[in-house]
Amino acid sequence: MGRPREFDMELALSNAMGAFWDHGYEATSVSDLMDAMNLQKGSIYKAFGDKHGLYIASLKHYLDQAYQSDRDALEGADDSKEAIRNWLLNDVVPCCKQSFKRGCLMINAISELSYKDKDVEKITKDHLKKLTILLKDVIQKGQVKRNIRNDIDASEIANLIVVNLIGMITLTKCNTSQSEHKKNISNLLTLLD
Amino acid sequence: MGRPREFDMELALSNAMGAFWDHGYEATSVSDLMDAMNLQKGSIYKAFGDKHGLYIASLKHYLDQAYQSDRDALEGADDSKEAIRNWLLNDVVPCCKQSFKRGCLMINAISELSYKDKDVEKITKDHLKKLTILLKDVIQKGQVKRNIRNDIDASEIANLIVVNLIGMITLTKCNTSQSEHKKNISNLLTLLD
DNA sequence: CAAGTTATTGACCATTTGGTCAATAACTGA
DNA sequence: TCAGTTATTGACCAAATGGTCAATAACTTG
Repeated sequence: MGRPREFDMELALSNAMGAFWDHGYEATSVSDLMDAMNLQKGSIYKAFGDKHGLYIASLKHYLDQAYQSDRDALEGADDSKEAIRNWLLNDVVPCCKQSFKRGCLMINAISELSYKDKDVEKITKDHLKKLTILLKDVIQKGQVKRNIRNDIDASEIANLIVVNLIGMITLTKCNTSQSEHKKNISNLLTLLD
Repeated sequence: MGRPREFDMELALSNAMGAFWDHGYEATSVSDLMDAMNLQKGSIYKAFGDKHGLYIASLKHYLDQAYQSDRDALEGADDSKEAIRNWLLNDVVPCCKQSFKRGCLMINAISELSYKDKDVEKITKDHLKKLTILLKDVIQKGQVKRNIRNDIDASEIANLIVVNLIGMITLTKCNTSQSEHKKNISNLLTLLD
């Protein structure tokens, strides 16, 4: 019923996500979004309400993809420590390689918005919780196999790893070297022996 | 010679710093700055050139203070590990307590600007380097006293700690609990035994 | 006091901001 | 074919943006 939407929702969202990822929330103007999404202003406002609504939709879109990829990397892993190592490397190394160091949209969202935007706070906290559980499960398996030290709770090791990941990806934005982060990851895992 | 400046430079800078700290670079308008600094637009532009110049000056102001406080906490410490613990706690806990979770101005600068602003990139990288050296020296002392494991280079442990600090303070912004971070710090230090 | 220099003030500016809306177009079901 | 519904377009808007500048004020030096 009614005139059908002409644009591809997923593509539009993906383009909006790219713009916010590159420049942050405040520094991305509605006209930047029109360019990125290849859409007229009215269409954007009709579909997403306002700039904030579009941001939230973009962030959710990002996190859906991220979670799937995290689960693929961590769930059902054979060698826990190697799974974590590869997962960390796959998250951090690409950030170093981008010519434009945009980092991670979720971490950018935390830094720029979560302290003053309840929606962003909730979304990012929820995602972090889910991610931590994913990690906790792999770590627990590693502990059972005596592959990871078990004098510290699995969920606390998971927290430590998340904190490290956030720190590394943040550092990525001031052009820190890939090799530095690789060293860091390997050291972190050594600490877990 | 010429008409003397009427306002206190340090106070003005401190007020500008507070505004940028609270809202970030983009989200702080020049009129916000006028309010915070209690200065007319013209005076600000005469003294600092433009908004960017003022931001850079504020960031430097912040880092000067930060470095002094870091040095006080770490240099000449007796018990390396306890010095690091207290230094971490003193950095992270206050961030949890603020009702307005503004985090750390330098980390905010890295996240919002360093990837597209060469000045900010240089300033933040330089500061991180200095901080890492400070840490490396304390760690080295701890290693000599067999207080800290020495199978990993002191400077790499220093990197790890910096990464952790950045991660924790970033997380602070989405309202993570103080106790979580305290646990995290204590776990991190356990890993260094 | 006069000349030179610098600081303060606030009016002013073009541009951009996020957002609205009436007109029109494209579809569905009766 | 007509009524109802929803999407697209782009002109339009008030408000805010970062920034400039001429007038004036406050100081120093000769």
